[in-house]
Amino acid sequence: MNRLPTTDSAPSAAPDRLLEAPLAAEIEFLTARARALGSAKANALLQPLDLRVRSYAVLSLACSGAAPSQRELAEFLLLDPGQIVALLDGLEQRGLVKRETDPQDRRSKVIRGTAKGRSLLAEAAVATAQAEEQSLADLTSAERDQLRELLRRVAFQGR
Amino acid sequence: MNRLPTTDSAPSAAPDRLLEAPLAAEIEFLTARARALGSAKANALLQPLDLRVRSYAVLSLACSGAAPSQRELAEFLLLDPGQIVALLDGLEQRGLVKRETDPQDRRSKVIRGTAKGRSLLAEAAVATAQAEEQSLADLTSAERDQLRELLRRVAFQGR
DNA sequence: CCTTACTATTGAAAATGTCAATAGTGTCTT
DNA sequence: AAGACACTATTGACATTTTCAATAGTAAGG
Repeated sequence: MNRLPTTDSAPSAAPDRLLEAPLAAEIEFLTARARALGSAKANALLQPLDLRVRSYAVLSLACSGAAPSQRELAEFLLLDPGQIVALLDGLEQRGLVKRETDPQDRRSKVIRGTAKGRSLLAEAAVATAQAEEQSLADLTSAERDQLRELLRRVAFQGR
Repeated sequence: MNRLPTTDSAPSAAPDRLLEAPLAAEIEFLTARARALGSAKANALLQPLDLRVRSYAVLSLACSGAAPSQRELAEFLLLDPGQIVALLDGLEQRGLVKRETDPQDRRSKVIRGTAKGRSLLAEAAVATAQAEEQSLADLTSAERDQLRELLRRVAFQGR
């Protein structure tokens, strides 16, 4: 397993060389990479439940008691309203959420999780917690809180 | 602008209600949202240069002096090798990078930025710095360093 | 009533992500 | 040296995600 270069000084340790590149110091890039790793892991753990991070997020909000409208879901998740329609079509067909026309504003529909939806969400929450645990394995509890707070201020700038 | 409810207690302040939902405390979700906002902003500022965050990242690594192979690019950016091919096809056609067969391993190709590529990268770096500045406007310099370091440890777990 | 704005919905197009197969090259074993 | 096996870039197919424009129904204001 000897990897020491015999002749010159250049380290051949392959991939870590790029960690010195300026890109590796850009928060935008690090965020994208962290997210790619995280959602890949979460998707893998959610697969047995036939959910993805997307549908999990919608289900979670639907079951939160906040009873959001579709427009609110779109805004909060930064998704196109049309994507919300598609996601809800899937969840509603499986009996996990229901759409109710808002009596206050008949244009709007209020989304609520069903009992079945809440039941599945409980399982899904375990899966995502596991995924988060794996993704953040190197961070202490205090560091996770720090990270959460910093990200919250970036993700919800102005609120 | 009076929004006070006349009859009951429920606050109608529309979108912030969802901030109380459990999902809003999940680091995975916050990361995804921060990244969506950030790359949207970056893409907008890169558009005049005919770049996107994707091609910018490749160009940046190509011009870093690290002379990465395509496999290394794929691994570092968490992209499929095929996506790297497509990105490089575009950049190479514009004369921004060049592929050189690695004499040490003729399977592999080493990617380097051209003078033109470095010149465009200089402009692009300004754009992305602006985007980052806007995205992180609420954070102090010390907080940005904290965030960068925490994200680095999540994004490069084990290194 | 009429204009204007908003909500959910649909459909199309672009970008991104995932996967399998292949030709050329390196490496290791025998 | 030959053959088996692994790795690199490339291609093509396909699913998912993203972005955008158009529409029907509803609300709100003059």
